Amino acid sequence: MSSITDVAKLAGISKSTVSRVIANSGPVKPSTREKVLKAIKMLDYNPNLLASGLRAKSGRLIGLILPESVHFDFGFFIQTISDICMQYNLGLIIGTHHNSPELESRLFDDFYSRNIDGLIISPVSDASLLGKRLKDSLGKVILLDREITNSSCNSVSLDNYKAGYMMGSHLYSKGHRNVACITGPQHISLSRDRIAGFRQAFLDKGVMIDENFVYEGNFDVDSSFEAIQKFSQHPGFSSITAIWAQNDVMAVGALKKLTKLGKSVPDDIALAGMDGTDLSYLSTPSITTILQPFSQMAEKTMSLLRNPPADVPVKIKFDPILVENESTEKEFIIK
Amino acid sequence: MSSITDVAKLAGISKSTVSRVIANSGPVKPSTREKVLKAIKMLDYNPNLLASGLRAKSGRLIGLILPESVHFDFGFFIQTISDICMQYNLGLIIGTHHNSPELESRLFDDFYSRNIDGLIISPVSDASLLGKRLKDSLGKVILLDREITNSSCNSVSLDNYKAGYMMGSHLYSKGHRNVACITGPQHISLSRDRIAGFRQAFLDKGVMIDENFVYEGNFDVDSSFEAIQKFSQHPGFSSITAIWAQNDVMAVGALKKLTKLGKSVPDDIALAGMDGTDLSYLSTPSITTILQPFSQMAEKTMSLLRNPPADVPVKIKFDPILVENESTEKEFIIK
DNA sequence: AACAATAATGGAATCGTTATCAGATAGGAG
DNA sequence: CTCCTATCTGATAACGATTCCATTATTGTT
Repeated sequence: MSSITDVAKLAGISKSTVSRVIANSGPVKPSTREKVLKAIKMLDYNPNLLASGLRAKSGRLIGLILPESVHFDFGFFIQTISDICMQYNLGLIIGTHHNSPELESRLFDDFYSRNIDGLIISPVSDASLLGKRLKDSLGKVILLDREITNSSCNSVSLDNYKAGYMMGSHLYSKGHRNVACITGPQHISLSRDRIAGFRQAFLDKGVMIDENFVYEGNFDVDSSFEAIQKFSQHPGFSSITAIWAQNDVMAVGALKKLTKLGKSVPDDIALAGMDGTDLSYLSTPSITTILQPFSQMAEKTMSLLRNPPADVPVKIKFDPILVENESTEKEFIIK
Repeated sequence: MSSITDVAKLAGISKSTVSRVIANSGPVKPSTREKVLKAIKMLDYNPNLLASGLRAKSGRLIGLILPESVHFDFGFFIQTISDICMQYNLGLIIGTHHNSPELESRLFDDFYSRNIDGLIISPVSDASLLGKRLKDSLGKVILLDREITNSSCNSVSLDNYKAGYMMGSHLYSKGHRNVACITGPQHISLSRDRIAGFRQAFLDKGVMIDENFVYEGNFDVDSSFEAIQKFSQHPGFSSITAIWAQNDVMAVGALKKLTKLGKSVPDDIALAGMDGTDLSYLSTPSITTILQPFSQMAEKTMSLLRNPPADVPVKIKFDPILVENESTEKEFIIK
């Protein structure tokens, strides 16, 4: 590892001038610039980002805090954000909090002590301990995907209420009056918003959803197995004609379990998911889902970080897109 | 952002002593320790990692360079590595090179200029430009998942030849003599190793694989569609009784396409995938696959970084695990 | 009570970079 | 030939933490 001093010595010139050449700040005689560039090449010199970051109070670094990274949607966020960071010569430091407020706080502190230039965070839930710390660094923080109720942070997320409403309307229009739902964890506001919208869509048509058929899942396969298991043991199950799982993974899990129980999708029962992942169209039957524009959300997030809005907070909600597939294609007869 | 100087001033004491309290290096009178801790709490002080990293020539940072991050396997690596990093109070900086040697090099340089303590990389391919740079930092680098032919780096990967051989043997034992394969990109050695093992398994039984039925995919769904399309147009297709796709995503894609062509799995044709992802058991029929112990691989990688082996290079190969599912359960009659 | 040994603390240099300021060189005008 | 302005360059002081080294305070020993 050679330093700027090494370069200066080799070029027979001062550090200041070398720095000027690198940053293109201030005038440098062409001939000395040449010498410097040659020395840089010879020594395979790269400026130390810790030193410059310390001086400039900017680590040329974006922090990304997610619940986990194995989930498809988060992988997509990582991908898009990482690509944009690369484009702007920014590093990307990542941490996952597994819904633990303590881990979330540790990550936050660690990131800040690295002089990050921006923080993108999909927070734990309303139980997050970051409240006031987030407030102190408003321009630098964007909440992505998940919201914190009543927070004054900038945020980029899907209109989850609308997503629920769209799905409710869709199922209603297909003739379904007795529906079930496998939700995400209720401590996360997006899960609450989704089911609220779903309920409202039916309510607007005068239909009440039976709360016995609302199951709180955790976005993982196993919880969808449990949900179907529980539903199937309820006497009212035979009248249920549609199930909405709040992500595609749980929808596919539900499909598997329903098939095992001898229920055929979409003939006996309709099924829908959410996210618009490959899973939805790769499964047989293909599953009706709600597409989330993950890439656009990530792009918007980065653009907000790079051009901080004057009047915080900015709350951006993306529109969900309903994708109809085979799993809800059958029209149910309305008695 | 308060600095150690602020803490020192507030505590009415020198920076040196504050530093000693924080790092627990050297003796400090209990009463002064108290004062310091109180000041730290009052100021909400966090040591600046750029400053300490600059001094210590250690950024408390691990670099992770992957081809992409949306793929399931890479998501798993990120997750496990990130968790271990957290455990040891190390940051994790991530970049994806999209199989571009130039991006890969840029990431490498950027990471190094942040004084990373270790680098985990799944390199571009043999076309990687990192050759000598990797050699210069042997103890610090682990190749994960992908190898560079003839490199002298430590590496942790699956025994991909064995995986291919296992799958070949399995299909042979089920009576298959005319098989097809959808491979990964051939510039990546693991794809070559897999198909080589697969070929050899059949060869050892005196069966030659028809090269018309080896298709170079790219691990994405679309390429599996194309593969099946191409296979189906070949006159010999009707005699093919089994297809191995070198990952689960392509296997599920192949399943979808085969179903469309009126071929039933596993009755008309057997199908297998690789990776052991949720996809394999969630699809209908469930798909025979080869399990990769992603978490263990990631754990081993981190443990190698933390306890660098004396005699480099260390090449660790994990054993693949065959998981038999419905998609290959039918025994084909041997004429 | 005097001294040695140890505990506790502060000062200063260092890591590599950049920005400010002052000094040097060159070129042109008078 | 002098003076003045550009153009160019170098020394220095930060950024925040750590680690020697030196100094002072506190014990214990005889």
